[in-house]
Amino acid sequence: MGAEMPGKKDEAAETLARSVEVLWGHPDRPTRGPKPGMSVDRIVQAAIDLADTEGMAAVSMQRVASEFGFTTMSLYRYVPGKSELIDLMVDSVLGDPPDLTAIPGGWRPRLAAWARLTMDCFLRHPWFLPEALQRMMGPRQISWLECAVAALAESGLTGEELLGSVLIVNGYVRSMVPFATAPPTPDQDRGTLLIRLITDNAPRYPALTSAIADGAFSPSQHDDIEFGLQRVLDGIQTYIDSRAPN
Amino acid sequence: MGAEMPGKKDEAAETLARSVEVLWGHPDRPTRGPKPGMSVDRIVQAAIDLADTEGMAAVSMQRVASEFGFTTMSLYRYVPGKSELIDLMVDSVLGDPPDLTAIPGGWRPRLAAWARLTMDCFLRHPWFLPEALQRMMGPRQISWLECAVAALAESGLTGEELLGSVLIVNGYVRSMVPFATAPPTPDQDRGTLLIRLITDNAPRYPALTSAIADGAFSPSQHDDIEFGLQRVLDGIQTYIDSRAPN
DNA sequence: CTCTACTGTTTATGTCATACACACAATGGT
DNA sequence: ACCATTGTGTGTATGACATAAACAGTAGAG
Repeated sequence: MGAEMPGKKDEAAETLARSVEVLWGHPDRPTRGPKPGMSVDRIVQAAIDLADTEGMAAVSMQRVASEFGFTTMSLYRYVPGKSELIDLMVDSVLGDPPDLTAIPGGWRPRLAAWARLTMDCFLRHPWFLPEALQRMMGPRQISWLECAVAALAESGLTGEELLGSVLIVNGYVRSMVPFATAPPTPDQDRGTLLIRLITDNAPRYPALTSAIADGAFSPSQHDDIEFGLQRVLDGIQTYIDSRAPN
Repeated sequence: MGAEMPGKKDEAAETLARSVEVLWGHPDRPTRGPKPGMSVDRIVQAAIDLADTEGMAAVSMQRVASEFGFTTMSLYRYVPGKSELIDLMVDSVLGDPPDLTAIPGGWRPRLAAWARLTMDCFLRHPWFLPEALQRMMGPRQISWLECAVAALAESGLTGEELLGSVLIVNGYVRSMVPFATAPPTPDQDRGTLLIRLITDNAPRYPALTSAIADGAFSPSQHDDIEFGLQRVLDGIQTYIDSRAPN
């Protein structure tokens, strides 16, 4: 025993290995053969543009290839498969992390800026979050994490606490995305619909109904992460103060 | 003008309307015709079981139908399409919300319990979060929100603040999911792999590397949401205290 | 100059969601 | 008791998709 069920496990491990290779490997360019007509970067960028404008559902190998006037199968000369292409999209769309050290005032305004920039990215690319959730973190994603941890490092927290705190901020931003749908998206106003569904079922949702009557889900909150962000930073602040009370 | 691009918009609106109908509509059972051999509930449950054991990728109409020994197309007598089936899976898997009023000690332990229960659900059903992200909230999901808002209502915050605070907690839990992979899943240990990738590139990630050396990403943190949860609750506490300082 | 590694293409396969039309069943109004 | 209506499960068909396999041309290395 110990070698049961090899098919499933090996397959998963191979998939993971391929993702790691694509995300972290350094391809040495071949010298033989014809010059490539595309490049991984241009393919990934085309796929990102497509996802941004027409949604992730429109991103098929055929569609991306046709964006270059090439055949579907030509893409497989650059990328092992669709899943790895999405891996690259996810990591690439983040771009390089911001330079938080340029922001004065210590960790708090820096982390706040980081949160706002992250939110901007989530809103600009609505497909990012659901895809990223089930995927390996790529080099750029880790770079963003790095720069947040570095910003908070001056607080003197332990490594575990640093990371935990950054994840709190990141988690908060993530949770606000569904409620902060970008205004240009005339999304049949899901928010309004949600409010109507709740108030139509007021007996079932008394606390929510009265919260709504009291201003919850108001448009002012929609595109504003400030309230919760300051609460989250307060929590971290409180902890830092309790560790070094003098 | 004003009626341009009708195709896209109408389609989206119809899709949304169908989701709302499936999630919130009360089907009145027909009296004519043969007795149904399945039921929406049993179909949804079978799909959930499938997703839990073999992953969301295994959930196809054919596979779900074959679970009952029926043909693919028979499912369409019960559910308009696959997307709506997933809508139902997402809302159904949550089950009924807990009774937080049974927990003594005020809003803080209640909200903490809510967070832990939410985390349990996310870990038991890894497919839930990515699917839920892009979908309409269903009645049960709103019930969970309701019960958290109700738990915090005693704090005297405004409706907007109540909702914002609950979303902070929810967001934190969501963000911890990727790092708290359930132990029974021998996931080729993505966490270990991640650590290795970071430390292998230490010059690029100095702050993370030293945080790891200092204990970050340690197994003890993996299945533990307590540190961050208490920080988040501290932040809310601080705000509540500042509103009613006496 | 020719071998070889590489590029883009053609063709084929299997899976999937889903439209459509059929055969049969139960029921309610007659 | 009949039969039109309304459902149910099925068989067949279509079109999108990912991806495997084999092939034809191309350009640098020896």
